[in-house]
Amino acid sequence: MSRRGKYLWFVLDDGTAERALVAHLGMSGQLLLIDPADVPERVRMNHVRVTFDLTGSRDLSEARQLWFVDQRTFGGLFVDDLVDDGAGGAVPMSICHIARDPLDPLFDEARFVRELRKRESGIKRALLDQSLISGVGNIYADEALWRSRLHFDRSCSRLSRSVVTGLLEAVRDVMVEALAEGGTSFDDLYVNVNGESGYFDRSLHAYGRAGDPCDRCGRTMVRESFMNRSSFRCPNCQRRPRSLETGT
DNA sequence: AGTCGATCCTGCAGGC
DNA sequence: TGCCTGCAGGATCGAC
Repeated sequence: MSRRGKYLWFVLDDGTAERALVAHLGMSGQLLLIDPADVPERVRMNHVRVTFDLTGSRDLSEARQLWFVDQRTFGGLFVDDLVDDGAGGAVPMSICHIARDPLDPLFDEARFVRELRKRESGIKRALLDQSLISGVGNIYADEALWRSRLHFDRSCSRLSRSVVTGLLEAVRDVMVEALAEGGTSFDDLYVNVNGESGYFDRSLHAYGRAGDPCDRCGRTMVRESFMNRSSFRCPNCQRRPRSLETGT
């Protein structure tokens, strides 16, 4: 199995290895290893979209299956042609625009810093742009911004090289810590392939903490609407950029 | 070309 | 009790 950002794929063994089965979990998608004779109670059958027989066995008591389960159907499965990724590997054609994630040894840090600083948009929009950097979603973006003391609407083009580098380091720290704790689970929708929850939600400093004191300075954290979703920040540590302030 | 807001979906929580 | 509204958010699309 291979991965690029939030996409993962299985090369189809048809003798040519030119095509892959690509999956994206979206918001609520799950890939689960299931014994069909013993389906966990939490799996809602009306959310089961695709099942794969992994053994080929006709004996259901021995069968292990890979299930693609998705409540909100933001995820998906599709077959795609593989193309050269420019580094001796292959990547599905439809996701070749997705950048590598910052933990990937081949992540091009210089390119990320250069391209980000050309953007006229706010910094959080850039962090969520998978063609610049992949693997960062709303939660990890908020966490990295909190650690870097940056407001989500700070203009990319006005950030110094060192600030961007520091932010990238914060993104990496968040990802490494989240992985070590098994990811972020709020409920049964967020589990690994064996149905197990992660514990990173207990380590969040920003996301979902509106009304709570900032872990750094004690000021009350706030929630704001951003890109039709939520942004959480400390109004003291992560000041609104002057150019966006109203009034004086 | 770059930027931005709207949109898709379902289940659940909260208000009245 | 039950209806209604808002919210969760990755990625894409059309508008400007």
